[in-house]
Parts: sequence; C-alpha cells; structure tokens
Amino acid sequence: MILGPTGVGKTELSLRVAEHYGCPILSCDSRQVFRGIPVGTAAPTAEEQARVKHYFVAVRELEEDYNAGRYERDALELLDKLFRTYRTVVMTGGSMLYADAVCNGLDDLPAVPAEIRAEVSRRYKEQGLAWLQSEVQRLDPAYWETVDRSNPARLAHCLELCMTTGRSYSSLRSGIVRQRPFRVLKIGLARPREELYERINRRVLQMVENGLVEEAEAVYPKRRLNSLQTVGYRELFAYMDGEYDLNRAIELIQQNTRHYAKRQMTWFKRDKQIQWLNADDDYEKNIHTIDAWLRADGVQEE
RNA sequence: GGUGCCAUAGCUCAGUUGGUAGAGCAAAGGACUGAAAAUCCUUGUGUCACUGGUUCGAUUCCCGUUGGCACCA
Repeated sequence: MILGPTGVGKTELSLRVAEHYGCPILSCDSRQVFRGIPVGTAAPTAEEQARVKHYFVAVRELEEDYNAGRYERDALELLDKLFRTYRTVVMTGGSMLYADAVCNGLDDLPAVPAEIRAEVSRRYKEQGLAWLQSEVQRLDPAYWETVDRSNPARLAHCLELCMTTGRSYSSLRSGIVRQRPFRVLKIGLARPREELYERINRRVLQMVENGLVEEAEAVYPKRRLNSLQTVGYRELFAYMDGEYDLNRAIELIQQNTRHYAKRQMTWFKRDKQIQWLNADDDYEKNIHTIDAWLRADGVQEE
C-alpha cells in the first residue's frame, strides 16, 4: 500500500513498483472512483493506465452513493481474485478511511434508507445542531459520551443508524480489527512540507491548463451530489455562481488542497505501521528498499 | 511645495476616554468505523512605523521624521 498526501508523487512511484512486480494497481481514492472528474482528481491518465492495469478508477457514476463500506467489500472481493494470480498487488491513494477499511475492516452496518437520511438532514436544517445533540443524547447516551459533539456529520450519522435499526449506534460498533487473508505493507511517501505545498500550487495551475474549469462546467448541474463535494469543484462552482473571480477560485483550490494534504498527514502520523520513503530519492533506490521490506516480510522471494 | 487622512499579528482591519491589545482569514497541531478531497476541535507577544516631548506611566496626547493615500498648487 503506497500512501502519502495529495501531490507527493504517489502515482509515478506506484506505476514503477507495479511494473517491477508485474502486478496491477488498486486505487484507494474516494474521488477517482467516479467517472467524469479525472482532471480535478489527478486520476491516472490513459497513458498511465496503459502501462499498468488499474482498478477503482472511473468506475462509478457521480450519482452513486459510493462510500468506504462499499469500497471495503469491492476491494476485498477483487483482492481475493487477484491474489490467485499475483503474489503482490499495489494499492495506492490517500483516502485513509478507505485504506483503513481495507486493512482493518469496518463494522457491518445496514444501508440507511434515503427517507431517513432526508428526514435527519431536514430536521437538522430546521432545528440546528441542538436538535442533533438532544436526539443523540436521548437515543444513544453511550455514543454521546465519546462523540465530537459539535460535528453535525457524526451526530447525524449516529441518528440515521439509530432510526434505521431501532438500536443505538454504539451497540453496532465493535471496533474489531478484522483478520485479512493477506499481509499489508504500508509505505508512506514523504516530502518536506514547503516542497509539497509548492508542488500542490503548481499542480493546481497545471490542472486548470488541462481543462479543470471546463470539467467543472460540465458537471455543474450535478454540483449538489456528494461526489462533487470535492476540492477543485466546489470552488469553481462558487466562481460560476459569481461569488468570486477565477483567480480567487484558483487560490482557494490551492489553499484547500494544502488543507487536505495537512489533514492526511495527521492521519499518517498516527499510523505507526507506515514505513517511510523519501519522495525525492530516485525510483531505483525506493524500489530497492521496498523489495527489501517485502523480502523481510517473506512476501517476495529472491 | 502646501493641507488633510492613514501607519496595530503573515494579510485585512477593530480597539485602548493614557495602565503595553483582539477579530476574521492565513498558518500550526489534533480528531476521524459507510458523506472522508467530507465533517469537526484547539492554538493569537505583536519593538501597536521611527525619533523626541508631556506624564508615575504613551501603542493611545503633542512636535518632528519616514512611508502610503487624497486634495490643493
């Protein structure tokens, strides 16, 4: 598993590693799964996909309610097939909830019916955070003790499940780490912060040159979809709505991408299983290191 | 050249009837079990432009200097 903040350079290293082992790449990216937004999500290009077989890139419609749970199931099913042929496969991406779902597993939760979701979001809009808080307190006092009480997304999710199942959300959470029929080597790609931020800034400008604005215009009618609550699109939608000019939108995309990278990094810091590589080192050297790690783990043999 | 206004945190600005100052944004740190590129939490000492004066005490009042803006020549 090759991890790292957005813009560090995961794509090229992953391609080289996959070529080295003659294996496919599974994208672990909550936005690249969708069709229609390749530029803004820095999805692997046609040329890159011609080099190595990719999975989970541009395979879902923007309208679909894709999420970490579905990704976990899809990825496990695919891995089961792939491991019949390959000794090693590469998973790469920066969606850490998705990565954790694959490595550790999520609890089995039922799908929330659309009506319940709509009901919760309507009452939240009408009655605000206080309503979510008092409902969680009432329906799931145990969860109330541990939640981030000012986070509407967390509270709403708890309520949705309480209302769907008739049980408390906390009773559905086991926190069990699943055993997987494969071993995971987590490799982090690191780069000095300042350098990362410069790369991000440059990449955003490159995306605009590659047609990001046109891409956003094409999906503008679908802007309310969850799949489009994505850095690069939200800012351009606001620009199209006349909230600010294009230059401001671009500045905000750069800034919000930096924020996103920072959030990813706090996730990485917590995961002690990650072994780090320097993104500035040459590919030969990094692949050699990865090879050594895999051999030490007994995964690859000489 | 003259007159007026302005100069406070990286940026935009508020404020102190004289007792050394605070918001938003940025930045940094953190949380995260089906919306996760989402969502949320925490963190504000800065020669209050510079020099001198008045004062027990000046970022606050006064003189001057420098810089910016406006108007008049």
